[in-house]
Amino acid sequence: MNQLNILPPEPFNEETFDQIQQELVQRINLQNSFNKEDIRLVAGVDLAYWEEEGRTRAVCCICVVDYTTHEIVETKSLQDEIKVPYIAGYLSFRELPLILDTFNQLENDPDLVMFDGNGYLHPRHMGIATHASFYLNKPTIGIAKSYLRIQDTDYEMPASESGAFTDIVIDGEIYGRALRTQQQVKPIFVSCGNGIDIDTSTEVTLALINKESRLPIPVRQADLETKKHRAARR
DNA sequence: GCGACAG
DNA sequence: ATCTTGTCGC
Repeated sequence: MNQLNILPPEPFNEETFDQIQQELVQRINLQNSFNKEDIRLVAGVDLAYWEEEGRTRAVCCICVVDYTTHEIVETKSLQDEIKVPYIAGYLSFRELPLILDTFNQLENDPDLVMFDGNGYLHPRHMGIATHASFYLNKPTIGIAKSYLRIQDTDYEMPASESGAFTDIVIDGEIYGRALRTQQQVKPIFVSCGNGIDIDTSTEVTLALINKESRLPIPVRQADLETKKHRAARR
């Protein structure tokens, strides 16, 4: 039902996708729409896929974590068939319908949402974290495990200590950061989703890191949950 | 034809 | 994202 609001009429192609995003990109807010002291619950979102009877299915898991104690407050999962193909640069159209339906199942109201993928660090500043924010009406952060090269711009490797980062600057603008969350472990790519600035995005991400992973706890937890559900699917 | 390509 | 063997490390 949410898909009717997020997806353009078929057939799906880059032109119709672009038309929707060009409207939203003008509304991006790269400043905090909240007070840092008020952050209590942070949600992490991830999906896992598989093939079933020639169809692509996926499960979306959202984990809500207490920002200060890191306790897992809630986990919700929902699965469905995925009909939108993956097109690099248009990930949000493929994953948002299921994400929005899953989000509506939450009993808690997170203050912030973290995504597995980019936000502002995107050729059109419309990575999934940014795009999703307009439907969730929540500040969002993009967390990508690999680098999406934009305009032939490579990133500078940050120093090997945890907390070290390098800005990814294109045309004098900070698109995102390569952030080292664990010493001697490859960096992750953090960017603003919407309603948050890059320094706060970095700060929140680092505050949710533990020894178990280079990914912040909400996203890591959602990733684990998603694979658990796929293994037990049916 | 070849390389790129978040998830 | 998923597939997939071995291998190194706690």
